[in-house]
Amino acid sequence: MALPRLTKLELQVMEALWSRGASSVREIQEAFPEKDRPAYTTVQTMVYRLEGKKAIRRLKKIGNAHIFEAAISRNAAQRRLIDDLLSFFGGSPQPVVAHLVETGKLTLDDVQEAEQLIRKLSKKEKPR
Amino acid sequence: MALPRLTKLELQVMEALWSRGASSVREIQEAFPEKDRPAYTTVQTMVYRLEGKKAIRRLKKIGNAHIFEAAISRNAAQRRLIDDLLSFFGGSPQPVVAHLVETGKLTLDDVQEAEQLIRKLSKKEKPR
DNA sequence: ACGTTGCTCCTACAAGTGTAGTAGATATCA
DNA sequence: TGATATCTACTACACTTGTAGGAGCAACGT
Repeated sequence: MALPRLTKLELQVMEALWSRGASSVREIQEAFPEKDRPAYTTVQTMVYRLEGKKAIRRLKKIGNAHIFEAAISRNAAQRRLIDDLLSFFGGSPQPVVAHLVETGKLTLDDVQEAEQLIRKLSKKEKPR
Repeated sequence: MALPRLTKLELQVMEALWSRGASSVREIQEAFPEKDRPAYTTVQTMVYRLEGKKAIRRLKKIGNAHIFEAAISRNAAQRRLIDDLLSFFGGSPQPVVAHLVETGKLTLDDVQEAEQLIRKLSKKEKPR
């Protein structure tokens, strides 16, 4: 299982690790918005499960507390998420983009920026 | 619950109804690729659950078989799917598009087509 | 009218997910 | 060093999702 499928809550835990770096369970818990913050042991369970999925690992121990760090990158996890979505559209991204455009979420500026990105990337890869 | 969250299998059942129109459980089941086709009762369970979620409804009865039809549109369901994904990116679509571009899934043509779509839509909406 | 086939409805169950309590080990502070 | 605060490890449990079996009724062909 190279890239495990992560659930919503698991992703929130990962997000805490990605943004604040290696942390204890307590720190991860406190990274949740005060409003609607799961119990300490709930976060702990997520951490254990993520460990089982090899998405995070124990880095060291400070006092009696374990410090965890992400073992998979935010980029990889996000790519997985997107690929899962695309599978619903037969793997084709156009319908997704079309939806974003139709619902006004993607503006002309956004698209033009994407275009620039494509041009830049193709320039970097072709010249060999 | 205006737009229920649909699972992978449920979406496949919906897809059958969207593409073939009102159908019986048997017809839905047979719409699955022969390879890896769930048991009749498995499909039936999904149909019942979708009914519970108000995503489909009984249209009529032919013989002793019920005929079901979709009660929510493919568009609405897909939009829901995309919105759920976006929520992981703070509601912003740019990271998603960037990912699609970076992994080569979105080509220059795709982007330019999206641009055309935006221009066409803005022409339709602005003139008032 | 009867058997065979097909459909409905109900029930079951394992894996995954969200949520959290408890017991016991460990630090820390006075 | 004893009390208090913290952590860990384990356990529990309800709900969701995928998967399907069984009992019984209905329809169709002969």
